[in-house]
Amino acid sequence: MAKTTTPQKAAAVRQRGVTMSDVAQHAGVSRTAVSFVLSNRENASISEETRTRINDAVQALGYRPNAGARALASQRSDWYGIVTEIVTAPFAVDIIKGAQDQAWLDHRFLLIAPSDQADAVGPNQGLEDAATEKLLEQRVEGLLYAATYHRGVHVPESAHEVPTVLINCFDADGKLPSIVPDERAGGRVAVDRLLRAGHSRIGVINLDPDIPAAVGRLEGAREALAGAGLELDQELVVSGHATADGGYDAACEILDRYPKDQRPTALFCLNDRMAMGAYDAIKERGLTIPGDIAVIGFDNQELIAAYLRPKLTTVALPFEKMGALGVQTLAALTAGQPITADQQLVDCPLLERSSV
Amino acid sequence: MAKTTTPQKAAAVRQRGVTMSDVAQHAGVSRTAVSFVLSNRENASISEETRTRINDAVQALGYRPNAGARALASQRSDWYGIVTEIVTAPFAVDIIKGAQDQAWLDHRFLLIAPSDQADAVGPNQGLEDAATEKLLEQRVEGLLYAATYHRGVHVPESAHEVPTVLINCFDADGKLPSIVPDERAGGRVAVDRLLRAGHSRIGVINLDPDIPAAVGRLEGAREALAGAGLELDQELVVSGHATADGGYDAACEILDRYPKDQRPTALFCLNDRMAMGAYDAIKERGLTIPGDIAVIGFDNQELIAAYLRPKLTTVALPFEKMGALGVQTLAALTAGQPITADQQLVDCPLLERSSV
DNA sequence: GCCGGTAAGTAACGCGAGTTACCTACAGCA
DNA sequence: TGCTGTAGGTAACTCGCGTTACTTACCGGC
Repeated sequence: MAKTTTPQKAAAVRQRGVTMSDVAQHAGVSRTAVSFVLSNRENASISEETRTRINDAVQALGYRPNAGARALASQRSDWYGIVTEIVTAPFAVDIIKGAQDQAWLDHRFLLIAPSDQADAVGPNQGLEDAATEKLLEQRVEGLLYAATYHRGVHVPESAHEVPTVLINCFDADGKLPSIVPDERAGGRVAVDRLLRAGHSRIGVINLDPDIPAAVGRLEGAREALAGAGLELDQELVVSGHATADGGYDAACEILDRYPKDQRPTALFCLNDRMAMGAYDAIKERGLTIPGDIAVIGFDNQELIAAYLRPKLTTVALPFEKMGALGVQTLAALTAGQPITADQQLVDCPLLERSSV
Repeated sequence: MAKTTTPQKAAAVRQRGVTMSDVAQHAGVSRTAVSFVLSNRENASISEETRTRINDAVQALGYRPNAGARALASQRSDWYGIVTEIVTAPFAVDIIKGAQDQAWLDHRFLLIAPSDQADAVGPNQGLEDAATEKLLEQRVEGLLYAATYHRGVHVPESAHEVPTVLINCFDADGKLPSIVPDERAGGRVAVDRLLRAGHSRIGVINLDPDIPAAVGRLEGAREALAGAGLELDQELVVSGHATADGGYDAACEILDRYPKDQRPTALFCLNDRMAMGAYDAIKERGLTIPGDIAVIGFDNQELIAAYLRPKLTTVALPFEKMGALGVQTLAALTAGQPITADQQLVDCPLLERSSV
């Protein structure tokens, strides 16, 4: 650390731009030799002595490779691009984290480009196109598209020029590979947990019934109940707006509808925000969680789930893992693996806290 | 849109890499002419006719400039780099959004590099150094450092090679310009709001008293009280862990300590998570918000503030604005403005909701 | 004493653009 | 007729680096 601040380096730094030629000159060798040493070429014959001389020169001058020039010469570019609305609506930020960490491990750089529109379907794809175009100008080797919530999307035409993977969304045209949460298994896990706790009369606070998350999770719930010889009582499924208020309203409806002995003893809330509202409805009625009513959520929105009192047991959306998997898939594709449109499902793990 | 999918383009797309030379050939001119037209050179004399011929060729071939080559030749790079722990701990994600939007407006690309350590002070700066180094390899024209919470940091040596601006943190060595929230004004605004609502006995749920946020906000509270001829009663200031549980404990302490008629009628919670806990404490005691006790928070963590019931009135940290301002400041610096170490304070606006 | 082989290294070309210096044709003018 | 100026362009160099083809020196074997 201290050594790197030698006078030579400081001087070099000041002049902005030490090149390989400078290093070569300093070491008294050709630029080619420097290139060979720095790229660790295997079948290059460079004596151990000149090798160290070159490395010393690199240190002394504070040489830093020029990524752009390297990309230009080698026709390859260490870069992946990700276009996403997540930065705008940071619900699924962990996708970016997972992708970036994985990219970092692979010595690749993730260029993050914003796509401002929540609804990518429709003609108004200006920004998304622009972002994709920008990334292609940087000559990214592959593209990722990430959405804040699980849905079908249309990607710009030009995305087909390089390997492309969709994360937390899928290609509405059915041509590109995608990584999505296994909503169905998640729903099963949630209801299984409630069943294991001895509940058999379970209320469900549903999302907009048409979105993939709702369809999958509910289907999973049905399967879990069937596994226990039970059936999903449609009367106990109440849809609401995907907010705390929506959850509150739905919970009130379920809780007030039945006499005490027929009231469900557990609520499966299809997202944590609705669970947050359900908490209020339950507490308002003088009921305790999980004593009188158990609650299980979905999504694992840390800020909510970990801070509610009691802390919310929930099923986590595997954002980080999906991000990492996206990059891995992309790496396989850029390495030459044929592009297929298959969808990888990622498990949604149960997070036990205190509400069941 | 439809027109861009002409057969020519499709063919060109397939072969991956239309260059200026291709365009020149297609238009029957020299590559230089193409370059002149594309860069809109003012004192280049190109007839209107060839100009359109060239533009047509660009369209027909689907030419896309190579950003790397351009950067190499022009010795300038449209890129800024931001190194941040925000991706890891997405509290202040809006900083990235603000910075990215602003960069986009300026036709610049923001390279986001992760810095994994929450505590940048200390010797263990491996990742941060690596991130900075990576960004400099990309030949970014300027660097931004963004922290999740307001504090002093040490940036790597090499950051001094290009213009650098700190966002939501400041240079512990006092050499770099920074953009931070005006905590003091924020504290003043919060307490002013309570005073305006008629409260004079105000409890304060404090953070770790040593961090800049706590110091500033508390100082602001003091000033607001002084403005009303009141003094801050140190007894009413209780510090706690910066979580919902911490807020709960602190609120309990304040609420239970006094007989009903001496109890504070309002709580100023120095962050929203603690306010969330305070809500529970208040409700548990059968008190209403804001009827019996008004609550005001700080930070405006949407997920909490907007979903608590009643919705939390709070003072917002201007993350997005700080991000944008950071990029603007950087633009000024790279344009040649001299680098000074001054700190720009950004206002923290009051967000009225329903808890006061 | 000559040949072949390897170790150690270098010259030179190309990647895709920006940029400078130059060149040509023609018009206008004395 | 000859000179100059300008509009309209082009050849050639450069950026920093990867890569291929080639050179040189030396060693061992027959």
